[in-house]
Amino acid sequence: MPDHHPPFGALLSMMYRNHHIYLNTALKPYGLTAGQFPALMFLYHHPGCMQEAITRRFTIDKGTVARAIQRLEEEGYVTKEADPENRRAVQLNLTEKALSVCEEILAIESAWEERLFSDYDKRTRMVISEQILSLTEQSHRIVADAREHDAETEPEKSEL
Amino acid sequence: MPDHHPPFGALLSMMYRNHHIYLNTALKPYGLTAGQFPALMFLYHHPGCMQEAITRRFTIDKGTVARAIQRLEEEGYVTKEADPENRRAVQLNLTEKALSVCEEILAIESAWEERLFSDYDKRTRMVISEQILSLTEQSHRIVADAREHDAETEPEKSEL
DNA sequence: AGACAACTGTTGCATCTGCAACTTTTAACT
DNA sequence: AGTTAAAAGTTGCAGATGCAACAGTTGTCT
Repeated sequence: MPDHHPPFGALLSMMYRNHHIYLNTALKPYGLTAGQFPALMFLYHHPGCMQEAITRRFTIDKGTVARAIQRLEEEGYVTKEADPENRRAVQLNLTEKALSVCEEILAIESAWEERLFSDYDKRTRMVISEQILSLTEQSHRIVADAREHDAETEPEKSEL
Repeated sequence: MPDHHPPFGALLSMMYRNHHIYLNTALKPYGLTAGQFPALMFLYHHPGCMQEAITRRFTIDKGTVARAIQRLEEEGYVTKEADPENRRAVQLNLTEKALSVCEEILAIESAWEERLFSDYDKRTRMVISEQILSLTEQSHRIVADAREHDAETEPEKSEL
């Protein structure tokens, strides 16, 4: 059996998909999906923020965020209110319905981490988390560089 | 600033998405996408295999694999041939076109890993990879358990 | 042989995601 | 002020993914 591990990127995508599946099944009773989860969690800790904050925090495309918020609003978990200071922006807030279940939903994510790291002691857990954080930041840089490089390579506004 | 790191699951999804973006931009010149990448790599190392092998290896849904292979076939990277031994199965093989670019494409993924881990020495790299592998396996178990639990909870074939 | 289960793929449907184009509003600069 | 650039969101489009239902093939068991 020659071919060892899958490469890092493959492991990453497997774990990501597993997490996704886990969240979807655990959130189904709430009428929520994995895509709405990060926004919900962020709003719990940052009430009144705008969508752009979520975009920035999770480096998710703003279009994706817009639609996640739409769904959350439709489901009655979030309210959108025009920001009087900045009429481009929207102030997002959780509804009572959301607040009443947020703790349970946080527990879902905690349970995931708890079980994922159950083989490791607290110290190792910290080390791994730090490394993953640092790798994630590095992955941001790689993408940013690639975009810059792209911009350099084809600066022509041609193709009309 | 109270809120520390994003949770592990969030980091995971960020890194996953960054990898995805990286692959998509790097593969665009070949007319390939990130979704086709794992299948292509697997076929390079396992010519003649069937789709189920890819499904098993990456724990990807078989429908997803079917469509990735379809696209690869349409683009002329893969041939499908009925397996005479097992008429349910298909033997997948790379075309000349695929073989002529596979090394370059492998290099794309290597470059990603190289840059991602550029801050770490070889030993640390190994340790991290091992840990990620082990966490990935654990994530499989969690999902498997959740599914079993689901099956227990609602065994009734009701709802007609 | 005949019935039933398991295996291999395919397809419809829904969601997640990114990209690009567009609108509206605000900021900046001459 | 007037033009231009940037910010915040929305939407169309395409691809990735999972799930469930389905079809055809093979295996098993009586």
